This record gives sequence, structure tokens and C-alpha cells, in this order.
Amino acid sequence: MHQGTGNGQIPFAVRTPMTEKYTPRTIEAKWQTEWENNSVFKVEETPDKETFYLLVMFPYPSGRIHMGHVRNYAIGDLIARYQRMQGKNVLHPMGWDAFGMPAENAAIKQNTHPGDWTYSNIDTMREELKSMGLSYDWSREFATCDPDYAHWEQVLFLKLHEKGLIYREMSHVNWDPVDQTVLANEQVIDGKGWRSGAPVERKALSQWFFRITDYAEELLTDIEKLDGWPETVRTMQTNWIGKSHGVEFSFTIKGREERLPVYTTRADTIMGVTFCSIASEHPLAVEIAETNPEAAAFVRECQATGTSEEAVEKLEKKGFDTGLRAIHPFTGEEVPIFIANFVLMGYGTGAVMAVPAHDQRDFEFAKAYEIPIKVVIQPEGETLSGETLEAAYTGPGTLTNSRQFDGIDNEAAKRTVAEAFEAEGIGKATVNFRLRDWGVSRQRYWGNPIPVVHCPSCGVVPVPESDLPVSLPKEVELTGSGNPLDRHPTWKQTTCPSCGADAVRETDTMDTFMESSWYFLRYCCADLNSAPLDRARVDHWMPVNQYVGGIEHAVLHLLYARFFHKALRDVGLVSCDEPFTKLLTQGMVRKDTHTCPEHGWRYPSEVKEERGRLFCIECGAEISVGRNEKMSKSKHNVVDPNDLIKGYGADTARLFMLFAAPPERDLEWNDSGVDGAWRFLNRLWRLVVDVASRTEEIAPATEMPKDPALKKLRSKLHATIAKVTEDIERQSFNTGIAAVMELVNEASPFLQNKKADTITLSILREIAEVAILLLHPYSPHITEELSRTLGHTGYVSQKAWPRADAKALVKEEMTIVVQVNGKLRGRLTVAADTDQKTLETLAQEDAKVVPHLEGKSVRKVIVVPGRLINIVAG
RNA sequence: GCCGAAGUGGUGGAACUGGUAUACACGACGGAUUCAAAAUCCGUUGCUCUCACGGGCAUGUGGGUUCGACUCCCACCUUCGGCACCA
Repeated sequence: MHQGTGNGQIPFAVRTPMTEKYTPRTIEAKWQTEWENNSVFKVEETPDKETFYLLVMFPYPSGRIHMGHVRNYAIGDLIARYQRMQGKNVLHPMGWDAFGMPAENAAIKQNTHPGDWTYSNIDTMREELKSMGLSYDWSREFATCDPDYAHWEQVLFLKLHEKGLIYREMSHVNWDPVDQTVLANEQVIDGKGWRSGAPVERKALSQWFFRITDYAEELLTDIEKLDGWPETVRTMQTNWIGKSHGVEFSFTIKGREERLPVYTTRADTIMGVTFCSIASEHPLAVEIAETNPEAAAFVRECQATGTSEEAVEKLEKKGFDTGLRAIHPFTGEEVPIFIANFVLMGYGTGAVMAVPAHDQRDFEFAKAYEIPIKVVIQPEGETLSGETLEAAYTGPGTLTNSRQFDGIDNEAAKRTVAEAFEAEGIGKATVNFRLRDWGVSRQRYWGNPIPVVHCPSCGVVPVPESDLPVSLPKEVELTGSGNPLDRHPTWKQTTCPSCGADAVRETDTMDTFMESSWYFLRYCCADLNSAPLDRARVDHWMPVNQYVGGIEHAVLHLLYARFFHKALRDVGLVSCDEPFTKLLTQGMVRKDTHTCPEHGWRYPSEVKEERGRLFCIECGAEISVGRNEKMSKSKHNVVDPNDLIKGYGADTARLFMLFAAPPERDLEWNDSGVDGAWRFLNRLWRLVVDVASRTEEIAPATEMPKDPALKKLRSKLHATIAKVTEDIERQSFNTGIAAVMELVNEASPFLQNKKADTITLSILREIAEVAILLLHPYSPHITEELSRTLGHTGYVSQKAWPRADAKALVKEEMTIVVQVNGKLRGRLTVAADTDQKTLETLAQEDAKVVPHLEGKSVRKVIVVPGRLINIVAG
């Protein structure tokens, strides 16, 4: 079968009748209609049935589905179908994460309305998803931009506001001075605005925040409960929350009233402080900049960088001496205070004590600005000196040059110094978190409006529930410049709900992470039209048993959703502490990139292959094959799932996706691998059709045959059931398919025997029946069809998962490997109940082993039961 | 820069708890079938020495632990993801 996926060929134009050949197009359309017409996947809250909530991350409706979606949803559907066959009541919903920037960008570019663009994309993508044959309960579908969802989200916002979990504060954003607009980090390219090309500035704006830091401790400790999550995601969240124990204390500043509070985790190095550094946004820095033009210039320079941590960290370390001197709390020494471009205002107090001898950043800074380096921790057996040090020493050791603290182990000293601070009344031991409060304000049009009004006399007034939702204006001018809601001629003009005076609406909209923080709760009661959530129905399904989505969401979405869920718990809307019991993070889909010297990035269909080399279809120039990268439109290294589904069918597409790599790993796209999946489904088709035609009068086998070859075959069948079940349970979907492939391979010689007897045929019949069940979660349509071929009624989707026959799994013989000094030298085939002594003797007498023992004496014999014998000789 | 992963034949991957390295699939080569092609079926296929029997070497690199290491420990290299306004 050589049907390229990218060249637009549709191979099923002419075909013989269905029972003869596998024709996915007709079969898949047929079963999708059947499932839909009979509401096979619609679920209700049934009290007596065990529930299983399978959630996949809902897509952003960008236009068309991509391979990443296909992979995510193939994995999700596999688990949903498997759990359904295990007898569970499975909730498997789908919806749309529909607010966001791309709709606004499209609106600017194509002069459409973001809403029209979004809903039209949803219609397209819904059809695409339906063509995959996914077992969703579509009756629960919604888009987060639906007036209904936005309405209930505003209600939730106000509930949390009332609870005191939301506040307003100044914060810095990326500002494009030409377009007069806030830029997302991804819109900042090399420090410049993506549209205007103007250098980006940091600008302070008043913004809304969620008090996620109030939950920092609980978010951290509950990570321990998440044992169904990948260890890597748990570690990433732990590091993100970043709990640290340290000391907060204040320096007095020479000749000034106010003090300089700093936070440090290295109180043990207190005597090594030779300077202090403060962030450019620090009040002290701002104050100095007002009167000192040089300082102002440096502060401006610092603020001419994006707000991302990455941008700040990658800067060359620079500082400006404020001329102020801090007084060391213990020695009374004076040390300079620098404004430094690498100190973050958002962490701790925005000021740090600097110890160049024991902190690498401080070390580099001190070298650049010729600041003394004072060693206060000596590692055992070495004597470091500030003059000769080549890098900061951050390891353990004993305190030195530290007066009253000399001789103390540095770990112990962290406490001793903290206690000294407390005794002097100038500082105290504190716990600090790296986690910052969640900024939810966005200065954009296509988002959910924050439902408050600003009144000149009453201040911030929430919109009363009866006046909700606050809707976006239909008429809007999107130019990419300014905040569209703020610039709108009338929208923000309103009256104060409290005093009735003229007032203005809040023009910020909510971060789209808001919508994805509770969509899984709304699925439980999507038809509810009187409140955001129905607690009884939510409790019926929650928590999510299995969540499946991309690893790129490991921190932000998954942390925000955990926080939001806990906040809703505390306002009495949900019961459980954690929303997602198990998490599967799938890897990305990647493909090589093709570039033409003339035309740049090329799509797979714009490239032709000749004698193993690739050429541009337009100009004939040789194509250079670039690195394997995440599929993305910008690099043109995409394969359209629609072409794949049209060409091979959804079953092949899904099977390939699940076979090509384990789910958590990146998947490398490979056209010929798809051919392999296609061929396998055809082999299965022929096997079942053949077996069906030969076993009309024969029932599937139910017990072990006498013939050794048949016995082996039936054992293989039941071992396959056990293996596939185990593999799906441990989420090793690729090896599950391999096991079924092995079974089909092993059955094929028996199938070719045209004179096979009744017993053989009954086993082949059993194999056909079981293979269909085992493969159903991978390739649902073909298995439904083949079940009919075998004469069954009903839906495989609603059948029970097969069980392995314990009698068929009993082994009578085993193969034991014999090693000499760890090297493989022979093999023994023995009865399964052979005892150790006999095995040792047999091993040492084995003809292939004896030569390797010659002239040596056996020192030790290691026997691993059922596996191997290692003879240690020398 | 910081945090988190991954590296196994020509290719995707398997080896689950430290115990037969390379299951399964792709590709390649040879054969059967065919007027021919497609499709299908059968066989070979880590590298290397050897007519053969058989041996040696191989899991990114370098060390270590162990009777035994893809698996555990240390260091390094390369690639990928996240870094708070992309979703």
C-alpha cells in the first residue's frame, strides 16, 4: 500500500464489496453514525455503578486539529473504552478552551470578529474529532466563550472575591510604547514588540491577583498525595512553589531613617557579606533615580527588558553603586548598596545580602565591580582565600572569620545565626515561597470580563449577581493597538450598582487559565442553568480518575487548576481536595523540517523524493533536511490528520499513534510506520473474515487441547490477554499492540492449513474473538465491524474485557540460561518443577558450558529461579 | 541562567523488580505468486573475525558498585520541554 499521506491521494475510490476488503471509509462512517444515533457513549449519574472520569485536556480552537490532538485523544479514548469494557460508568467529555489571543490576532489580520472566527473553528474541529471515532458524551460539550460558561465563571470570580481571595495591586507588564499595548511574552521577540518592532519596556499597571500563595503550603504538602502523577511533574511543581527556610532581617542604612529588609537562605554566611543588591523596581532604587540621573539611566536600562524570568536571568550581570552604605548588623562594617539587574522584585523583599565567596552570582558581580571577597566557610582539609578563589564555594564546611560563630558547622550555623538575629531583635527565621500570586488581568478583548465597576465615590464595586453576566460588546475595533475594551466608545460607561452615580466598568478580562481551572467541574453538570455547579453531581464524578494531556502544562495549568479547586472547596462548591487523581503527560509529535534554498520551509507535500534525495517540487532545488522538531505550522513540518484519516482511516491513524512510541515520550512522525499499522489491520481483517467463513458451525475453544503445538498456541492466546491487560493498566500501550501482533503472527501458519481440524479451528475462532476485544480500545471501528462478521450483535464498545484462563497460563517447561562469569554460554530446557541442585548439576555438565570451565575451579553458583544460573569460576 | 526530562541496530522502539540486550514494527536484501505491476506470503538482517564450529565487541562519553548493569552511583556531552500575558 503506497498512499502518501501528504500528497492528497484518496485511495479508496474503487473497491470491491465490504466483506472482501477492508474499507475504513465506509466502516468508520457507519459506526460513528450508529454510536451517535444510539447514544452509546452518553452517560448519566447512575448510583449503583462504579464511575470512571476520564478527562483529556480540551483544545484551543485554533482552526484544525493537529497530530498532538490526535495523540492526546487517541490515548484518552483508549483508556475510556478500556474502562468501559471493565464495567465502569465512564464520563468522557469534550469542550473548547475558546478565549484567547489567537482569535484576536486573526481578527486583526483577517478583519473578522473573534467570536465568529472561534465558533467557525469549533464547527470544523468538532467534525474532525468526530471523524476519529472518539467515545465522547457530546451532550456535555460547551465552549468557554459561551455566554453561559462566562456567566458562571463571573459568579465564581465574585464568590472568591467576597472570600478575600482576590485583590488588586500594581504589577509590571511588557509594554509596547508604539502600539500602546501590553505584550505577551511570546509577542516579545529579541526584546522588541512583534508588530511594531519597538524595544519593549516594563510598565507598572494596576492588576487583579488571586491569592494562590495563601494555598502554597497546602499545594505543596498535597503533592505527596498525588502518587498517580508522574514524579517529574511533582518535582516541577515542588520546585515551582519553591518553599525555602531562611531569615529575614534589616540592614540599617548609613545616614537614613529607613531600613533595608532582606531575605536570605544562607544566614550562615552573614559574616561574608561585602555588599547588598536591590531590584531596579525597589522603592529605594526608584527614590534614588528621582534625583540621580545616572541611577535613573541604569534603572531605565534594567526596565528595558521583558518581564520573563528567562530574559532577566540571561542578562549580563550589571549593577549601579547607589552610594548608600548598609551597616552590617553584627560587625558594624559599611558595605555598598548596588542596584542590580538580576535581582527580582517579586521574590522575597527585592533586596539581597551579597556574599561573593559563597554565591556564584555574587561572586561574578564582585569580580566585575572589584568588591572584596571574604571567605567565611572552610571545607574540611582545605583553606580557601578570597584572593585566590576562582568560583564561589557553595559546599559544606566550618565557619571562619565569623567572630562568635567561628567553628560551627555551616548547616547548624543557619539556626544559630537566626537565633542571634532574633535575640538582637533585628530579624527572624521565616519561610518563603518562590510562588507568586496569580495575576489574572489581561488587557485584551477576547476574554471573560472581570465583573466589577469602578465608582469615583464607592471605589471597586462588584456587579450584582442579578446583573451578570457582563458581556463583551459585539461591535469592536481590533487594531492591535491599545486595550480594545478601554478604547470602546460606550461599553465601559455605566452606573455604580451601589450609589447610582456615573461609573466605569473594569476593562481587564480574565486570564484564560481561569476557564481551564474549572471546566472539568462544569462537565459534570453542563446543562445546569441556575448555578455554576451542582455539588451532588460534581461529587458523583469527581475527582477525575485519569487526566491526559501535554507535558507543557506540567506547572501552570495544573497548579492553577489545583489551586482553584481548593478555593472552590473552601467556598463550599466541591468536596474533594485534589481534582486529578492520576495524570498522564504525553510527549510531543515531532517531524524533520525541510528547507529549500529558494522557498524556505517546505510542507511534506511540497517535496519529492528521487533516489533517496529530496527536491523542491517548485524549483527542483535540493532540500536540506533539518532537525526533528515539534510539529508546527511555522516550520511547515506538519502532517494534516485529515489527510491521514481520509487516506487510511481513523483506526490506522490511532493505532499508529499508540504503537509508535510510549505515550509519555516524544513521537517521531514516520509515514512508513503508518503503512505498517495499515497492513496490520488488513491482516487482522483477513484473519477474522477467513476464520468466520470456516467456523460457522464451530464454537470458540474453552479448554486446553492435547496437541503440543495447539497447546502452545492457546497458551499464547491467554498470555496475550494477560499481557495486554497489564500493559494497558501500566500505560504501556505500544507493547500491548506488539503482543497482539505476536499472537496474529503465531496464528498465521495454522490459518494457512486449509485442512485444519475442528479443534484447531475452535482455537482460531477463540483467537479471532479475543483479538477483536483486545484491539477495540485502539481501533474501535474495524473491531465493531469484525464482530458483526463473526455473527455477533450489539456493540463491542459495551462488551466485557476478556479474562485470561488461568489453566492456559501454567507453564510445564522453562528455559534456563547458563552463564559463566556473567557471559552467556548455554541454555537448558527443563521441567518447570526442577529443583535447584539438579539445575546446578545440569548446568555444569552442559556440553556448551564444560569448555569454559576447563582449568578453572567453580567458586560460586548463583541461581535465579526460572531465569538463569551464573557459574563464577577462576 | 534556573528547573525538569531523554539518549539502545540503518529507523521508531522492547527489556516491567539488577538476571537471555535488540520483542514488535519500519526500512533494506533475497525468494514465491503475477503477462506485468500493486497487494499478499516466506526467508535474511546489530557490528566484527571465521569456509565453518565458534569467538570478540556493542545500550551518548568516561569512571565506579556488583557474580551479573540499558537498569544503581559520580562526572561530562548532546537534544528536548517549562520559566508566571502562547495555550
